Amino acid sequence: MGLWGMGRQPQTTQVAMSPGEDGLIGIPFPEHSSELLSCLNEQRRAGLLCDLTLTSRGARYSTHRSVMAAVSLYFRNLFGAEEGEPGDVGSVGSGCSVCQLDCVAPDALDALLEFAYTATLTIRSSGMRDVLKAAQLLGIQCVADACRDILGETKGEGDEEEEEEEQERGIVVGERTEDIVQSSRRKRDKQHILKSRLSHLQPRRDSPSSSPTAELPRAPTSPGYDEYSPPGGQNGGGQHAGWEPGVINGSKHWTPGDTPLLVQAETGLSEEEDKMGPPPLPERGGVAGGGRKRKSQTPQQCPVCQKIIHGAGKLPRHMRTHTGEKPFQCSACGVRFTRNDKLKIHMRKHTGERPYPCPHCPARFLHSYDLKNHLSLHSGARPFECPLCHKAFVREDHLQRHRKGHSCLEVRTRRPRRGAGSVGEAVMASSLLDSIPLSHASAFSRSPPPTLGRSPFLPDVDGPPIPLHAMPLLGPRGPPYPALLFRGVEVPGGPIEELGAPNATHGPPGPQVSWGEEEEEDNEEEEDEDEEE
DNA sequence: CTGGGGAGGGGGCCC
DNA sequence: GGGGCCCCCTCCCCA
Repeated sequence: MGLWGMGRQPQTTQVAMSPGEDGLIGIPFPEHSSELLSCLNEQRRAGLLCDLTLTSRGARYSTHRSVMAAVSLYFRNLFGAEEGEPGDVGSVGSGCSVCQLDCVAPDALDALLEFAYTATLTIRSSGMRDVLKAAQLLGIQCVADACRDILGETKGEGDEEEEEEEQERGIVVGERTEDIVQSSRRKRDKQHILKSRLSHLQPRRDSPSSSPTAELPRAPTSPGYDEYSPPGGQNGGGQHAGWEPGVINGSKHWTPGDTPLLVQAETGLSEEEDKMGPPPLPERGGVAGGGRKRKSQTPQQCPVCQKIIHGAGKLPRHMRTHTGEKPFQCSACGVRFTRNDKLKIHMRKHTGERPYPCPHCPARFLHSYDLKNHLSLHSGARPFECPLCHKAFVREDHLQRHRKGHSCLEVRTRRPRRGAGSVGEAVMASSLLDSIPLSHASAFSRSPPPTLGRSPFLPDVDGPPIPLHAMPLLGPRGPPYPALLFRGVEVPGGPIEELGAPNATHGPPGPQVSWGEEEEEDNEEEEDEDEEE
């Protein structure tokens, strides 16, 4: 949704126009998200629409709850719990709340606020540790990670996977940032990624009620702070704070000494890191073996869901799944799509084009996959068999639905045929894995399935008073939350210390697929032996 | 409960 | 490297 009064000139070259003459067109505004952040920062500095005041040892900072909730797990959980109980405290959306954060150094808090609104962390190396501590307390993991990188600190036990993640995620620090400067194109992408992350992390809510506050008290900043601020002031002239070349160039001469550092927020992979290590294993086991040949394209990691996206140019496409941006609109019915090829397929509905005819009957299909499924009907092949009740299905997803639907409990009376060379044998390998009963799955200690596919944030079902459901979804880290004194918004359900419960430290799924296949194979082998006996 | 269509999303290939 | 095109998988919905 672009704001006409806010966005710049739309990228008319990327306008997706459908064949229709008078149809609606979707005009993307790539700069919208960055300008939105810039505008928010201007509002913060002017004290406009600020509905949250942070205090630290006498210093006061006006800010926006939605922005803080977008960048900080602490505030997200805090406000999430708060809004989950309407009628709780009258502060909800009704005025300016005050959060006292005396355990966070004022300089660090100021730096984190700047980061929240500019995507750039400007700190002195001497204050690095304070910022690290503050970022940990407030659950701003990317900042904490970057600080750890700079400080050369290693994490605690069992964090190896996290460090690997960091390497893949490519937090750009120090000289490595110059790689970004060299490529304005990549920079735009990274900018888009970060803004997308913000727009993703921030639930779609109505704007907070207007609550003008007094002039924003300038935080006590370290000497040299302004010197390294973007020229012309933050966001001056509608520029994109934190990503302008001037900002980057201002940090060219970084040294480990007591000079301010500019730490770019989470970005994509740097080119150097692109070369680090082999690309991650495919999610499904069937591909690596004998399916399509995997081209060694540069994998990129989504800064939002941490998913590895294979293929050059695929990350922007993936990011639209988080931002909800649908630039491609059907001229006939107005339905919007995130991808041009999906719109193209959709248009077949209106044109009547069904490019996949069945050679055996008059049936024609919109998708090649539908034809493939349809051909199974003619052949009579039902390659997808329930391992428990042995009911066979034409389609794999129907088998999955069968397994999920009524939790097939029928006794296994017949062993599935092995090596029958049925249609989709290779697919069966993966479907067998998916068909492992829950009891087996638990016995195998399979990692929990990725839950970031469609809804990044799980609904608050039956959790503790302060929702921690989103924590494992936001990465394997669960920052400890101290007893931060918060006035104006009362956290229902008890003290905030409960936030510190590290209830989730899920690692990446790992080689679960091959594991499961081996288990299944082993079971089959055992059964073979039993049968022979 | 099942078959089928549509849509969303990821990956490979190619330009 | 970005983007188009295609294939594939998965999920949702409907009859």
